[in-house]
Amino acid sequence: MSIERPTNTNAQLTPTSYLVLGLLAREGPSTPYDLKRHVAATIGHFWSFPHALLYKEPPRLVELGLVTEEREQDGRRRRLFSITDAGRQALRAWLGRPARQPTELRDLGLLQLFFADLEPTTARLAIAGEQLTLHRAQLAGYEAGQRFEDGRDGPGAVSRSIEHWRGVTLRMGLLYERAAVEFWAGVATHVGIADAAAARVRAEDDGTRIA
Amino acid sequence: MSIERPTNTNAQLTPTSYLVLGLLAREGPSTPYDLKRHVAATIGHFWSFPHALLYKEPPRLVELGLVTEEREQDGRRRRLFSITDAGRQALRAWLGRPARQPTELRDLGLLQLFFADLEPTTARLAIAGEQLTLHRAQLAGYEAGQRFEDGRDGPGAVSRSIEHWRGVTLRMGLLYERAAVEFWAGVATHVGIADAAAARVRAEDDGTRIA
DNA sequence: CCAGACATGTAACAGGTTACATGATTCG
DNA sequence: CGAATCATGTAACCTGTTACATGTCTGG
Repeated sequence: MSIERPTNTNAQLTPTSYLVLGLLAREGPSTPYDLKRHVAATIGHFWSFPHALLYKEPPRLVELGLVTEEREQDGRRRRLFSITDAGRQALRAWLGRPARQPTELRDLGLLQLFFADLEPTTARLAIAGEQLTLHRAQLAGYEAGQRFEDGRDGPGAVSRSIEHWRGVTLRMGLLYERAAVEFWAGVATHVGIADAAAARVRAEDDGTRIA
Repeated sequence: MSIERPTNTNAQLTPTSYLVLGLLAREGPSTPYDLKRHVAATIGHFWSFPHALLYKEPPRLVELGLVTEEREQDGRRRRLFSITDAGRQALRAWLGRPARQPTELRDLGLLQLFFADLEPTTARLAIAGEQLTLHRAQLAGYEAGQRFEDGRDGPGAVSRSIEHWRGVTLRMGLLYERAAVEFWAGVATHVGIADAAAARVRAEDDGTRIA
């Protein structure tokens, strides 16, 4: 309608935006630090959102009118953000459009493995070993969380919705880490086998050729 | 030693850098399009590298002295990039330092699920259904690839190293997609069950309360 | 020979990352 | 009471994304 385009209305909402909107919608007015804590307890386990982001995103949303800011008056002067009706609307609209993008699985270990066949066996074993250790530790963490969840009764100090998050996090985390452990264990043994086979060949050939 | 710092020597190498270095190391001199093709066939399945990146990264590496550029003389004037010794060295150094960062698993569907409990059951079912469809399709793709790999003899048109990539891609892809399908199937049935239970409660209570 | 797909590239913008900095609490 | 950790924030830089643009081949 109007000739002058409203300054920021055309900006796209990123996953980060929806994360913040969603948290504000369910946890109520929050400081960036609150957001950080909630993220760390749940989705932060497999999708990292550095804290600086969670301090920067809310002001962006304020400009779009999806969030309001309020500053404490006393010493701390912390910023407290709340979702607006427009924000709720944007969130619901997004939830009504199931995402189609495939999962991004960004794994440096995998990238290293891709190129590791240029390297000596020891390097490949080191990579696989490191990844195995990492993923086993993660898996153990999720399993501990699982046991903790199982062995307890009523809701604790956290809100019901956060419990839901935790449940989702645990299940997905468990399944993924199991897959990862299986994968890397396979890699390790394959490399090991190849190594043993190569050693055998070297021994048999007695230096005739380099396998 | 010298007082003036060499312009770019301090720049960090990103995963993208190592991807390019690795590809140039094993596939030899390549055009950005070659890189794009290789990526699409392998790691691109779960870590997207938009083609613009693969056109932009090599020149960056040229400035660092890790890569050299050569332009075709005839009509096309394509840019052909090759890795230098310094580049190879950087790559090997990186491969010698197994990565410790945990996997980033960025999944919009998961993010939506996290907030979907604010929404009516239908919305949650829609999300779970969409994700199930998506992941089943991916899984089918990997399984087809697997069958293809199994049922054939010698090396085809692609290089041996690319076959190695394909193998890694297939195995990790299969394992991850299986986990994802299991996860989303679970979500769908849980939501379905909750839905059925809620319906039952509503029927029994006969409108006394809204469950 | 036209249309569509494949191939090749560039530029602007903005979101995300890294680094810096410092005020409050808690614990020993 | 000092040290370590928690909490809070800002700013610059730069990568990655998005959008635009056009050239070249292939098949019908």
